[in-house]
Amino acid sequence: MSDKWDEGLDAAIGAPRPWSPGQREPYPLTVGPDDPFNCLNEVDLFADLSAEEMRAMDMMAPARMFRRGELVFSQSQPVTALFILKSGRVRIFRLTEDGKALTMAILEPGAVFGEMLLGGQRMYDNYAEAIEDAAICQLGVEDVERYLISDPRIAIRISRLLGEQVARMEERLTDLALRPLLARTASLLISLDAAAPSGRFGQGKAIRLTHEQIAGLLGATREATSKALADFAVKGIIRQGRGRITIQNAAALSSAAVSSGP
Amino acid sequence: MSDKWDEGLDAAIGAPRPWSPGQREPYPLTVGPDDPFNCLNEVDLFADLSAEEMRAMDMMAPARMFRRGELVFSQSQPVTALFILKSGRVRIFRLTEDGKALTMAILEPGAVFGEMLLGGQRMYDNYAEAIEDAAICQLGVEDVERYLISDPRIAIRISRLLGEQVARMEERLTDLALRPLLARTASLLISLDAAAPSGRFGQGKAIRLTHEQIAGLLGATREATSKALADFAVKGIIRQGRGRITIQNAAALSSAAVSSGP
DNA sequence: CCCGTTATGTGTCCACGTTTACAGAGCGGC
DNA sequence: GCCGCTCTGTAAACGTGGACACATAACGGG
Repeated sequence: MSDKWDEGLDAAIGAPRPWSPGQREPYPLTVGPDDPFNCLNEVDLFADLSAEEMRAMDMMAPARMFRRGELVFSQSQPVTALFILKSGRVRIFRLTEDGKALTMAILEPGAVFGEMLLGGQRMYDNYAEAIEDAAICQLGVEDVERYLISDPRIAIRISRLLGEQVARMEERLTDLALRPLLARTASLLISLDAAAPSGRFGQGKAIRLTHEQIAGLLGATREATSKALADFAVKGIIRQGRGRITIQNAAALSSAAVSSGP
Repeated sequence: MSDKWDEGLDAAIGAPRPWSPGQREPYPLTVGPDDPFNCLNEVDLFADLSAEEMRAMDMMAPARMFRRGELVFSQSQPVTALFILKSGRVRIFRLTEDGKALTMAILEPGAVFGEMLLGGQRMYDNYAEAIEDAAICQLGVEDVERYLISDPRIAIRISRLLGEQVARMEERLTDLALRPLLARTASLLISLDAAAPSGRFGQGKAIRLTHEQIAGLLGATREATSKALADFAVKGIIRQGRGRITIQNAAALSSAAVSSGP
């Protein structure tokens, strides 16, 4: 089993992981005190299900804790399941042969990921890493086939989700191809801000990502990203703190997202 | 209705269209002599349907001819339908404000495109242009909702198609972000070759695209693409003719697709 | 409070690819 | 067979962003 994928993995989780911040020291793992039977409540994929049905599905989805930095899946642990992120955040990314990485998405609680392709397809070359301690429910692929795909209500929602994902990726692709880093950074900040969970007390909304993580999403280096962000910061458009960014002037950001500069 | 989108459109179809080869002189349009009731035969989306059902669907999908260079849809002619490409080829692309374009896909006969998002979503910012004279069937969005989404057999196929598309786009995204042009070109040629229709008499398989069209797919300039292709040509890996490329040494191409060069 | 670890700020070089500007080559129409 | 248009080849100057190399600053645990 020590095949080519393991090489990639070894490189990926080796000491000087170039694609990710290093791991912290391990500390005891505890499954949270939360009710194990509420994985699906916040997941809009299952919004059409009755309370009864949801309980039944929940039964099949055991939760597991992942430590910060831990891989949820990879090539050596192939994805034969669908995951539901209960708490914490997960980063989906891909690697090239030479160890460089691009982040596909950073998932917030309630997200569903893994074997999205439904019916035979694989999520090739994708890795998932917990960037915070995370609780994740896991649904076996057989259950998925039996209960999700066959259910038209859920099938429709899956189509919709995938369709939205395609649209988002098309957007990202053109941005990456044709827009300068500054504009891309501005756009990304806007959508990250929209996706960010609002602060507990009304006004505390912030993007909780490091420059390195943002760079991973942009397909750029950490240095270039830092420079772009510093640029916005000195203009008062954003405000930076270690690992958190708050937007001060959304209008200026939007205009920075389009202006390519003559 | 002469809003901002029309500006983009005007720029897009103006005389010096930077994103596309110019149009040829118009010539008389004739709907082909083909049977109007065979749009769906080759479309695997409908593979599960009985002959009876397929005939019924066909009734709802009138065919139309598009001339080379003609736009199948755009912002000023919003997509409220699903299209089925019967003959000819279509290029799906996006524009940025400043008129630069990226090609999302070049579709061969049998492809389905348009309102893929099913249920409210729009195919934002996407344009479709016939790059050859094309016959295209068109299904109204109401029919799509009524007959396609509600049919579980088709819904599943849609999910699968979308899933595959997501996987392809993820691949493309990482390639664009992290791989040099030469490697990307090699990869693209390989997949184009796989997708290309084999010649009528066994051995005539060729990629029938101009450098400009390939550049559009790569997210690169025509010049840089030409250079990369010339590079492969002098090494005997490919063979070029005006608007057609044939692969001579597939193995060498594959290795060029991975070698990033130390 | 101190110290290791992790995140951020610069700064320099240079390669890849864009931009711009032309020149030749194949094909099609007249 | 000639002419025009579309494709392709080439080459210079430029610039964004990548690679590398440190310096500094904020955490956070002991």
